[in-house]
Amino acid sequence: MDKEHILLVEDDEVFSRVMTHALLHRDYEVSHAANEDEALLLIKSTLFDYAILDLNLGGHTSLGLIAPLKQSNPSSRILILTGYASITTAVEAIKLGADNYLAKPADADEILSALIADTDKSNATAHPEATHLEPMSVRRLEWEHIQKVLNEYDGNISETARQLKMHRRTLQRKLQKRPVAK
Amino acid sequence: MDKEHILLVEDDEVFSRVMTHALLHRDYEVSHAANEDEALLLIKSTLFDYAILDLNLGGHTSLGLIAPLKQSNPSSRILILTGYASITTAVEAIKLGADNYLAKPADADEILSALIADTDKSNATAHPEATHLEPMSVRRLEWEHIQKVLNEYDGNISETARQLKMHRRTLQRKLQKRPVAK
DNA sequence: AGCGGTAGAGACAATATGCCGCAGCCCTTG
DNA sequence: CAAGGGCTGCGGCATATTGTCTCTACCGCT
Repeated sequence: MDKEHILLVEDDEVFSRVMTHALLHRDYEVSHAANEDEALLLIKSTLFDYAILDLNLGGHTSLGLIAPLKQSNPSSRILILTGYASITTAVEAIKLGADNYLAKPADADEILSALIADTDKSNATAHPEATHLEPMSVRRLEWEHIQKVLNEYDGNISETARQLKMHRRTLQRKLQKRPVAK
Repeated sequence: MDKEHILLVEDDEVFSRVMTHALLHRDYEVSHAANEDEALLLIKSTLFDYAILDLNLGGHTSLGLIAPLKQSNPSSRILILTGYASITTAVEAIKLGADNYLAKPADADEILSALIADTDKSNATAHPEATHLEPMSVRRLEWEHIQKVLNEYDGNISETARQLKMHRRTLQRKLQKRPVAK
């Protein structure tokens, strides 16, 4: 049978490259778009089984892509991914038809399982346990997130600490420690 | 015309009393239930226009009430209210058919407007609102992640602690605290 | 009844964090 | 040039959070 086709809409260079490789490696076919217009073109020409949308693309959100995707293929599954997660946007995304919503940082396995998993617990029958992966530890998650934000602010520790709402001294101390193994 | 009828499902004595009064004062008819069974009885005998459900009722969640409510009156609007808000539970609630999701503390006006608010999708497209661009604090991220994993393991605290590689006692203590505002 | 898993909570030591202050460095600006 | 103003690294100390261990209790199963 054909490979399943995933649409990845993400404006972060590094992340989209890594993610694309991870998906290809898992034997999916991947199309990538860096903005809404590119995405719309792809949606017109191709039928996608899945879509991974970064919520904020430069100026606006990717929520406008949900309708076209569902229209093109009503059985496609859509995952909204964002580094700026909030309950409000999550609620909005789901109402608009997204199938799941995930906060970054998340690794490829998490993303994939959020995309594919049947999150509807009401019919929680015998689940094929094959997809049971272990979640990131809180330490690891914290480390990843700190690195990401730090990078976003060009290594400025003071600014990063403010954004993270933690004390600069605390961030400084955390950074002196080693990255967490797992 | 008749007063609109609201079902309030809430196990906190004080809060439900205050809320009931606030709603009555705004000229709604209010029925109150402190647990799932009471609520189901009321749903069988009455048609509700609105429902305000506290997510955590003692041991269980109130999500099981969504289906009966919608069945009884498909055009009713359902608001999920919780003191332990997280993206995971919000996504789940909306998928199950809730119309909105709100974190406590919230005053009567907030609750009411979340309940009756017109979630018109047309304004979602033009919606600039992308100004909410600050990364999550590490605390908030941690809370969200914990909720997600906990949900994945059906609320099993011991197992979640193991997966998260944190001490069960620590997780236990974290869960007793309130989620971080932002 | 006994076993194994889970949950809640007390107690106390080991760590981590918040919050001070200080000094050194680069900028920009008057 | 001197005076801010922001950033960094770090010492010290009070307070908060964890890790650990221990007990009790509540299932569900055999």
